[in-house]
Amino acid sequence: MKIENTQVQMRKGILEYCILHIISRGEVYASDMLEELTSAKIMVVEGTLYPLLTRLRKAGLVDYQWVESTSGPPRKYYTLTQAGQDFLTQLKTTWEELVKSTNQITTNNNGSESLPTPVTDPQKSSQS
Amino acid sequence: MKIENTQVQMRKGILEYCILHIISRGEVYASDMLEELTSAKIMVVEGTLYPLLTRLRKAGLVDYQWVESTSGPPRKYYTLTQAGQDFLTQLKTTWEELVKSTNQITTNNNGSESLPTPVTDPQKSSQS
DNA sequence: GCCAGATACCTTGTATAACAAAGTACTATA
DNA sequence: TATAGTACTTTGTTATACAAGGTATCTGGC
Repeated sequence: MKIENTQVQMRKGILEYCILHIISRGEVYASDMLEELTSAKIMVVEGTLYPLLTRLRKAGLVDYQWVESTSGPPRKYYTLTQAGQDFLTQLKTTWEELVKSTNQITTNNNGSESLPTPVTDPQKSSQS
Repeated sequence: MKIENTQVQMRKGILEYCILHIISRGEVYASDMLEELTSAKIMVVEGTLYPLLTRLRKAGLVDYQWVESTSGPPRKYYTLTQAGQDFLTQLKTTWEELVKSTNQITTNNNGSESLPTPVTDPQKSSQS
């Protein structure tokens, strides 16, 4: 079990949340998003981002318009739909609760209270 | 696109982290873990937990011993191996950085600084 | 006009993991 | 010896990240 797999898993759900948030702040195209995510140390590559944007659009959460560029091919500038804004609001709640739940688990260092842990079961001389 | 999918994605990587943490605090068996995760409002079901525990064991991160119960069939009590402790330490760092990165993205509300957003490209009268 | 390089977007195949649902095995009790 | 409860297991489905390779557009040098 490579730790990278788990790290990827951790990133997974967060990615969608972050991307919707970035789009919510103003029109951006894919390279803008990649740049912002990279500068926040969230690793993403094109092969992940483009299919994700396609999924979001098919789901009606984002929309885009082609805009010509002065330095290359045209770009897809994305915006959030109303459904996308609602979705983002829900995701915000989900994320915050998840952080809270995780903190609850990982800062709980007792465990002697409700955990019986009868390691060797001394009550019965368990011989066959 | 159902929001449940995204919520599941968010849970994914965190689950492994939480379970390793629970095991690190003392010997527990599957139902103990389910109970603790549920009380922290992290939804998990048997069909997720058992395969995950099997994966962790195959990877050498956890170990278990059968312990007889006075009220039913024997139970597998899990412990963390040294590799598991090291892994948990790394996951802690990964998780904390991810929370930080996500906060950086989702609390950044300007966007007018480094985002050009030339929505309609006024520089060229782009007529064919 | 033509070609090389850069930019931007897209597609295919593979691997991983959560989950639902159904199944197996062991124990106690009536 | 049934029945119910507890604990662990397995199979099939679906979703998604990612690597790698592909297509299309634009600019600038010749």
